[in-house]
Amino acid sequence: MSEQPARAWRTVLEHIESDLLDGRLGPGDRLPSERDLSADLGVGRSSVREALRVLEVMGLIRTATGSGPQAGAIVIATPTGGMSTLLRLQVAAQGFPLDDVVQTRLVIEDAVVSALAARAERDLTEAHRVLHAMDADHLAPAEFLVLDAQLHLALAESSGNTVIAAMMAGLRTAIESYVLAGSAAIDDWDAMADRLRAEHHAIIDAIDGGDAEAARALVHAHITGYYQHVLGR
Amino acid sequence: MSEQPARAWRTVLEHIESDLLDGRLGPGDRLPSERDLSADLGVGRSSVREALRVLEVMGLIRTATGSGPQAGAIVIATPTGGMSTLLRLQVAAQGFPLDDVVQTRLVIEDAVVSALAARAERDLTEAHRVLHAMDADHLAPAEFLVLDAQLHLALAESSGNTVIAAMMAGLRTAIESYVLAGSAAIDDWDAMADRLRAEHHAIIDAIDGGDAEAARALVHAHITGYYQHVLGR
DNA sequence: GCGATACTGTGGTCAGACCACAGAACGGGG
DNA sequence: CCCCGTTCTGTGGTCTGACCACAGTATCGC
Repeated sequence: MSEQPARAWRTVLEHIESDLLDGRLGPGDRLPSERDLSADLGVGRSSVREALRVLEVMGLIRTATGSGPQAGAIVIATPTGGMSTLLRLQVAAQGFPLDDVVQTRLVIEDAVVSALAARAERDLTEAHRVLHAMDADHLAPAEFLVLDAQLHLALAESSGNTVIAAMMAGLRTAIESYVLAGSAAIDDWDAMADRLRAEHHAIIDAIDGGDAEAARALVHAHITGYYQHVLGR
Repeated sequence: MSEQPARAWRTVLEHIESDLLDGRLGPGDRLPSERDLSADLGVGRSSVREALRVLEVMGLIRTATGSGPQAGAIVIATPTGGMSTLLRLQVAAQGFPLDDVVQTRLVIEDAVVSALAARAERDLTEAHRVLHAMDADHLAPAEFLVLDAQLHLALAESSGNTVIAAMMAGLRTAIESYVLAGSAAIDDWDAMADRLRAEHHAIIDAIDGGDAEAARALVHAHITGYYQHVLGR
């Protein structure tokens, strides 16, 4: 059976995963204490902690010190954080070329806006709110880019698909530092900001108007154009 | 500044990430030994290990016991494993609804096949190889589904986008157990297998023929139809 | 009845020990 | 001189025990 040496922390991870799959654990539930898990599974507490650390970084649990119902490790299942960390680290380690990340963002963003435009009902209040906030004058690049990220993320979230939203957030995070660095090299930032504002408005207008193909083309050009400028391709 | 207590393992993680970003570490490089990292950063070895465990599960490093150049923690940056683990765990913890995963797979797969079809040059030898292997008769559902996964993954990989390929692999892994469980409920498996084979051939033919829109529609129907049947929606 | 105190259980961290492992260094026999 | 077996060294993997800070709970004294 090519039996693996079965590293201790992996048995802990698998045990918790099976508890999750079989419904013995779910969002809001509390895991046994590290010491209990250690005793129950016959492994050292340090091995339990390594497994819990993985789950924490992946966004599956949250840990808190102290006592009471809020202390300990609690299942939360917030996917965004884990996805962001994973993509950011992979880009840093050159496992993901920057171009591939941008291309993937194009694919997802195209799908998001065209799906939104084609939908009968949609709630774009958050997107409109951010859109308005970006109209403020004299925003520094860093401030503007934060709002830009919020806008695109708001669109992804209003698609209602949590996986898409998490991936959008992760992809955006992965290239954040590069975008920020690239923005410093832009000569006339105010002109660039104006152009981005106009493109944003056009995209949202197309979505509101229900024109899926126009929205897709606009967002595609928006992202492509911006990264060509910033990443200098 | 709302200074965090700065958990020790996070210090290690950030230190390694900055080494990655600044190019002091890259694929193939070897990390300092756990004991050295512990001493250099002024944290306990267990904290170092928790950080390394995270990096290992995320697919950034590989660890090996023993001595010599191949031992220790080595940067590898293989994104597929981490993405699969993340998505699988999030689905298990109900952070990602199954429907959202399938929808996301639709988005990505649509983009993959239409991009492949629209491309002037493409290498589909691997896809054709798997396609031929699936023509064997009397394949058990489990065997067939393994090949099915390989086929779709081969298409994603031939797109040349590592992020897309990793996400495809991850999405497929996340729903693997559900697909397998659902296949057991299919009455006439041979008929289903024949239908899937025919659809696969049609998709590949459309790609080879350069008909992007047809390929997109075919793969969309292929996946939608199958999951409707298996997941019973 | 109420407020201050002590207790309990939690995660967070560290130090030290031992093991298995694989390469490197060393040594002896040919 | 070369080759092969032995020993050494450094690595990750694991466990144990200890201590801390923390937060809720129980207890005690008034």
